[in-house]
Amino acid sequence: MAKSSSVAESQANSQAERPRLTPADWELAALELIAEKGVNSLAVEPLARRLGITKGSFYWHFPGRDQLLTEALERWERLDEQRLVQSLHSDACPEARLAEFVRRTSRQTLTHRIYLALCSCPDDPRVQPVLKRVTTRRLRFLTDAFASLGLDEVAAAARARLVYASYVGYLQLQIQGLAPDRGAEGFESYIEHVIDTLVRSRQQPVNS
Amino acid sequence: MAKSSSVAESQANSQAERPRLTPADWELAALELIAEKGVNSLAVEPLARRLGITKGSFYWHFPGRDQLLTEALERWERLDEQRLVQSLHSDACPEARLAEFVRRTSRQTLTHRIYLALCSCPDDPRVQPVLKRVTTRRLRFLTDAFASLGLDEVAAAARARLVYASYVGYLQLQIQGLAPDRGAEGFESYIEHVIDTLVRSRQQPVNS
DNA sequence: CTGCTTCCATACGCTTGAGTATGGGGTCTG
DNA sequence: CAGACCCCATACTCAAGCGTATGGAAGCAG
Repeated sequence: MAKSSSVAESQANSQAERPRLTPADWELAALELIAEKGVNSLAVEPLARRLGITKGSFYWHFPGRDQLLTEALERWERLDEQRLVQSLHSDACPEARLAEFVRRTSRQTLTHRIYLALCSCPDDPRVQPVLKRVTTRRLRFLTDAFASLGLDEVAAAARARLVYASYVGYLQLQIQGLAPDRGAEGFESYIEHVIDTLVRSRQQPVNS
Repeated sequence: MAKSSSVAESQANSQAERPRLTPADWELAALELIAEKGVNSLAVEPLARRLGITKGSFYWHFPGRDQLLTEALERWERLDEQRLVQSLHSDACPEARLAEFVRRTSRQTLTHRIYLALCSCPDDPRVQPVLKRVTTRRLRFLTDAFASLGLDEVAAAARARLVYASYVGYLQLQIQGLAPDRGAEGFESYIEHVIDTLVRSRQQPVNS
């Protein structure tokens, strides 16, 4: 019974063995719950049940639900920014970076579902600034990439907005089951169609 | 005090003069509330307060909250289908129909906000079938239009999905305040950019 | 005027979740 | 080993919303 395993650090337990949780555990579990049920469904007691614990633990780590939401969103924003920076340094060619951005749509499922959940309540005072910062950062990344391809500033901004809007809308269609998932039949051809239409055809005749 | 105005029909009162409500009044008010606060915020008591009445009235007209949501969504679906049929017969030229579809993005604000609210909870068993029917209907409309422009079936379906995804994503960006509203500076140029990119450039070279 | 139907008000019980208070079992330190 | 500290359980209060039960006012029929 007496597990005398000397556990010096208390940060390595995920959520299965020891019911000793850190604030990071609560934040990550909160993000998972947000991805599944939405921001409005982030409640303390259901989250505690999910972790196999009671809310007495929660109110020791956090002053309240608002603080949990705030710090979980900050954590998610940092992760998203790191991924974006990695994308910036991944491929030298801007066209390859854009194509990779499009292809990434169906990967990083958790991040995408969290982003959609945040889009669902843009009026929340804790969600709105994070959402705006993340979206602005991603739009700037796309705008810079298109500008590197030779488009002027206005056209690059418009094309970036168009690509990003198609990305967000594709996530919605995917959740509704009306767009093919990654690995499904027809997914690759659609991705190629998007890249052909939005990335490769960078100089279309505007004048009729 | 005694308003002896002989009101024979009880269907014409909106929600201001007489506190005598019909099921249609409840459904329309529910749709407005959904557009503002989302589906999850559709509660009986707040809606009754909004109408200046108590929930004793509601439970006379409806058996419960679920029935109100179901009938309100059916009503919205009928409205959306009527608008789509009107679009089908508006312009003879498919290209003009597509351009008009894109331009319509910033009009019909209530319908758009309701659609976004439904997208926010696609797991709800009462929302999911309505959402899927409406999206499928709109996608078929777009696919047929692109097929009329000469694209083969696969390309038309992919282009329709791309246009529709960009439409949904644009709504999201608009709510976040990161896309210009109708009438704002930069809106028209963006719309023209979208039409040029997605509608007019209908034959791009697929083979590299 | 009487009685019936329609529509709404009021009052109640039930459930869920927020936040607080307090105790108790481990774990580390002296 | 004794005390302090960290982490969690339990037991409350409070508020909001669902659904129900019942009464009451207004309108219409006879």
